[in-house]
Amino acid sequence: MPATLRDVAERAQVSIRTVSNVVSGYAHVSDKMRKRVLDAIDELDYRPNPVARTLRTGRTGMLALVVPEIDVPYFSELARDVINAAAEVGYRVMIDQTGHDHERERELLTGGDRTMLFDGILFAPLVTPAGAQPDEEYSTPQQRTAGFESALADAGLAPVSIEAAAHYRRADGYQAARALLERDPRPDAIFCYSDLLAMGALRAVFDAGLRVPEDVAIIGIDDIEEGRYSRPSLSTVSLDTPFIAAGAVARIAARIDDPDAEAVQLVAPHTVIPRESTLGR
Amino acid sequence: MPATLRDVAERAQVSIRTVSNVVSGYAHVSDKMRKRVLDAIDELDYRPNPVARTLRTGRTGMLALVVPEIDVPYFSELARDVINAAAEVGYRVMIDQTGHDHERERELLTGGDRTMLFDGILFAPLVTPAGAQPDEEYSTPQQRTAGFESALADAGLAPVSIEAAAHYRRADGYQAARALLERDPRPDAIFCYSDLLAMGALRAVFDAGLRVPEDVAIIGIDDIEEGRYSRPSLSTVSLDTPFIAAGAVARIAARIDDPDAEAVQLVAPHTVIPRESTLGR
DNA sequence: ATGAAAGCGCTAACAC
DNA sequence: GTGTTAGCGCTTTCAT
Repeated sequence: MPATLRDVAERAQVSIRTVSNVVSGYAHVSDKMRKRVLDAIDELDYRPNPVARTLRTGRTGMLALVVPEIDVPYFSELARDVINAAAEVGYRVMIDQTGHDHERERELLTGGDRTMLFDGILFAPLVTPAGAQPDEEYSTPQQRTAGFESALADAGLAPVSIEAAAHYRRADGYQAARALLERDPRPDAIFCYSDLLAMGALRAVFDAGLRVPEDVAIIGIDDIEEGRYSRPSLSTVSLDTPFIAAGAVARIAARIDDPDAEAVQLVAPHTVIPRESTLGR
Repeated sequence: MPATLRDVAERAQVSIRTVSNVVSGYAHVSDKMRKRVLDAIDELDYRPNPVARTLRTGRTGMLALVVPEIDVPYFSELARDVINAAAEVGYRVMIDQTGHDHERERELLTGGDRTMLFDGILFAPLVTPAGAQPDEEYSTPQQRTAGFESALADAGLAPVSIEAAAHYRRADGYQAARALLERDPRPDAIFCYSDLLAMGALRAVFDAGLRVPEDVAIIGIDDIEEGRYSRPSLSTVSLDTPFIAAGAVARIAARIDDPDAEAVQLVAPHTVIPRESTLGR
């Protein structure tokens, strides 16, 4: 049986209120009282019950981070940064995996099962604008396609048709790249919407008996650690995930404190990082 | 303002008790009553407050999963499986990163800050027997060393001295492999205690101008997805993480329900998977 | 089968 | 500066 506030109060011969004040670092408490309380806390090994506190205050101190799959490197690296950023400002993070289930995402957003557990929900969708982002144009693949096409145009290159990957894992990149390599003419380069797809594409090119970058150059997006060690190392567009994580956490913390805080759109720093997979191109 | 049990009771013209019974799927409730309650719940969009429920029952329905770093593939793959296995039996999972901080691990184990939040804690230490496992012999590296040495002996090969990696990431494998390659005589093969170390070692061998497996063969442990796509693909010892996850969750669920349930030691299925990185050896 | 009421541990409004 | 107390939303014992 863990000690309660009441136990501490009795032991220290003070009121429950005073103990609460000390514990919460609140208000004005005389040094004498504070010491008495602190000693009692120590002796009883008292620890505040976060559940009771939550029931009272309405704050759980928890954020949910919604990702498709935690074992996709981009998301696990992001999760690492989010957990750290949240810890900095006193929040803990629970990870929700939606898999490929759009319905699950919408449900989480519209209240779902135990929303009350969280003070806020952080969404990191990849393929799913339908839930969080009613406006399709803001979806990740849409934006990347737009950027790709405008860059092609700027370079005076003909637009090419895109090969859609089924999902976003290595196997999907592998399949899509295979299809691409069978085209006539065969592409000189493959731009993948994520590094993980690129890792699959790399392997597909080798399995087809071709070389990267000599026969086919490859570039991805995300700058996951895996791409720095692959052979060839993967050229990519680096996204500043610590920035994204810290920014998202700061914003949601602000909106929790003030529900009327205005929405903000942030653009994360990003740079092209040329590596071996596009060398000489 | 979300609706409470009381709101539903009023609306349905029944007692709070009856509503609770219906919500918890409990006891005997007449069909007439049940329908009335269900309708009211629907109209008010009532959802049970998990925090209040927890305060009453002492159960949070949450498990903590403690890992060194979530963005290490073995741990993110394990986390995926643990989250799924836990969901199956009605638990949610919170991920705690300890980094390289042994103190943090011990603290979590001995009560730490908000232990009461969790019904149970799942520990997945890699380098840290000190916290969870007072008996050094059970630590992962110790066991792997023992297995390695006994296998060498069985094969009639001379024992070799080991190169300790600083931690467990690619960069650490890279460094350790570099040191190994400078030895005289140079090793014919490198056995890495994890696939991630092996990924770094692979790259180190290439950067030294050597070939895998022709000059140096490499094998890891874990069977992370990355190793199935690397070039060469990585030979490894596959661990059944879904088995581990399901087993751990089942055990902890059992001990939550019955604190006197005996401790159990499980050995997860594991198989050597030969791939390109040891081909012909 | 249903109702009334106590109380989980805490915070904060209200007294003094 | 400190004490008293109501009540957060729920489960559950005790009546009926």
